[in-house]
Amino acid sequence: MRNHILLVEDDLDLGLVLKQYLQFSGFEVTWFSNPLEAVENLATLENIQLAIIDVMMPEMNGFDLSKIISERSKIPFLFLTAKVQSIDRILGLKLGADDYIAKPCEPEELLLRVKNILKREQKSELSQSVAIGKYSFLPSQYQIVFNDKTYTITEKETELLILLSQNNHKVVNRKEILEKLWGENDYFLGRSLDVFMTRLRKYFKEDERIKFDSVRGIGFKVEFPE
Amino acid sequence: MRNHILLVEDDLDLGLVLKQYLQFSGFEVTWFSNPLEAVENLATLENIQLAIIDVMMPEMNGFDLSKIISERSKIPFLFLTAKVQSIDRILGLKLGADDYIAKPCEPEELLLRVKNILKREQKSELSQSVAIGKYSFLPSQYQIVFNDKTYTITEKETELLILLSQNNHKVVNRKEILEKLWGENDYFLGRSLDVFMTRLRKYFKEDERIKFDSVRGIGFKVEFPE
DNA sequence: ATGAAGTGTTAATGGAGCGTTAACGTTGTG
DNA sequence: CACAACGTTAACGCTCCATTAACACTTCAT
Repeated sequence: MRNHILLVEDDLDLGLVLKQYLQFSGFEVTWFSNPLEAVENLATLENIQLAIIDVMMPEMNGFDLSKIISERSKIPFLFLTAKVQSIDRILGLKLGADDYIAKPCEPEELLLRVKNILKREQKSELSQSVAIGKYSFLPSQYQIVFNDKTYTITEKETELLILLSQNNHKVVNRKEILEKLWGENDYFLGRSLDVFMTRLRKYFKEDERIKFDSVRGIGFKVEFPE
Repeated sequence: MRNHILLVEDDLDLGLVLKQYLQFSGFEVTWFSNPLEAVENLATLENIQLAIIDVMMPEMNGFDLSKIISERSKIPFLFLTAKVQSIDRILGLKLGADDYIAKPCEPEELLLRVKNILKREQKSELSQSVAIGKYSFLPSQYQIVFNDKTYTITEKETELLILLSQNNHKVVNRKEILEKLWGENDYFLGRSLDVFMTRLRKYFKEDERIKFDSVRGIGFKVEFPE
C-alpha cells in the first residue's frame, strides 16, 4: 500500500518537481497550487498520511491551512519555508510541526524527511497492536478489533492470546500453559483452559485462516497468518 | 529547569560554537570531542534529554555511540552529518533518528531543531497526564499517582474528576453534575455523588492545597493548584 | 437557641462480570 | 466398542462497583 501525501505549494515549478520525485519514490501525491482549492477538496481526499505545506502563499498562509486540516484529520505536517523566522513561529504554535525544510530545497532531502516522519508515525500506531489475520489484537487495551467491531476481552483471555500468539505455528503444552497462566496444573483448571480456548475461537471465527488447533493429549497450536 | 544536552562533536571549532550558542540559548550542555570519553562518562551524566551526535568521528562513529547510549537511556538523537547517504542509513536503522542536520550547519537552525525535538518529547510525555497539585491524574488509565503510590480509581470516580478538573476554580452545580454523569437528578443519585466526593477527597488528602469545596445548596468547587 | 435542610462519612446491599465448575456432547485412539 | 480427551454451553460462587441506608455534622433561617 502506498502512502498518500497532500502537497500544497504555489510555486508551479517546485510543485511539479516535488510531486514527480515523490511519485517516483513510491508515494501517491495529491498536489494543489492554491490552498483554497485544497480546502475545498478536503472532504474528497482519502487516507492522507502527511501534508507538505508551503508557508508563504498569497491566498492563505500555510499555518492557517494546517489548522483547517487539523480540525478534520490528525496527520503530520512538513512545512516548506524560506524564512528562518517562520520556523520559530511554527515552534510557538500549539499544533506543532512534525518537520520543516528550508527553500530552496533538494528533493532528496525532502524525501528523507518525509520517510522519517512516516516512519515515526507508523511506529507510533503499530507499537501497541498485533495483527492476527484480519484482526488486530491490542493487549494493553484488552481488545480485539475486526473491521468496525471491537471486542473487549477479559484479562485471562488476553493472557492466553498473548501466550499463544508468541508461539504461533508451535505446539504449546497444556501443562505449560496452565503453570504459566494459572500457576498450577489440575483437572478443573484444564477444563477452564478448554472454556477459554472455545471463547477465543469464537472471537476469531470470521477469518478462516486463523486456526486454534488441538494436539490431542499434548496441547494447542495456533496458526495465525502473517 | 534547564534542559540538559549531550553534545559529541570532534571538530573543536564547531563543538565550541555549538556549545556556547546552546548555552546562551538556555540549555545546559555537556560536550565531548571524543566519543570514547562520552562512553566512559555516561554513568555520571544525569538527566540528559537530548543527544547531538556527529556521525563521522575517527574513534567511533556516531551510530555506534547512539546504540550504546540507547542501551542505558531512552532519549532522542539529533545527528550531525556531512553526507546525505549517512542519513539514508539512519532511516534504515531500527533506533531511528529524531532528527538530523547537514554540516556545515548554522547554530540557529540547530537550535530550532533542538527545540522542536524537545517540544515533541514533552508533548508525548504529558499528553496523557494531568497534574493536580503534587498528584498526576491519568484519565485513560483510571489512575491517580502520588510519588510512588498509584491509586486505581473507578470509572465513576474518573468521570467526576475529569468534570471537576475541567472546571477548576469554578462552581459546578449539583444538578448539572448529576445530569451529565448520571443522566438524571434524583435524591438518591445526589447522595451517591456525595459518596464519590468523599472518595475523591480521600485520594487527594496528602496535598493540602487541593480543595474540594461545597457550595451549600448549589454544588461544588475544586481548587487545584496550577 | 432550636429545628430543619443540606451535606459528610461509613458501611450494607444488590447487580454485573469474571473465572471456575458442572453437564452433556463430540472426537480420536487403542 | 469403550474410554479418555476435549468442545461447548450454562450454572455457580466470588469480587467489585455503584447505590442506598444510617448516623453524624454543618449551616441557615426563624
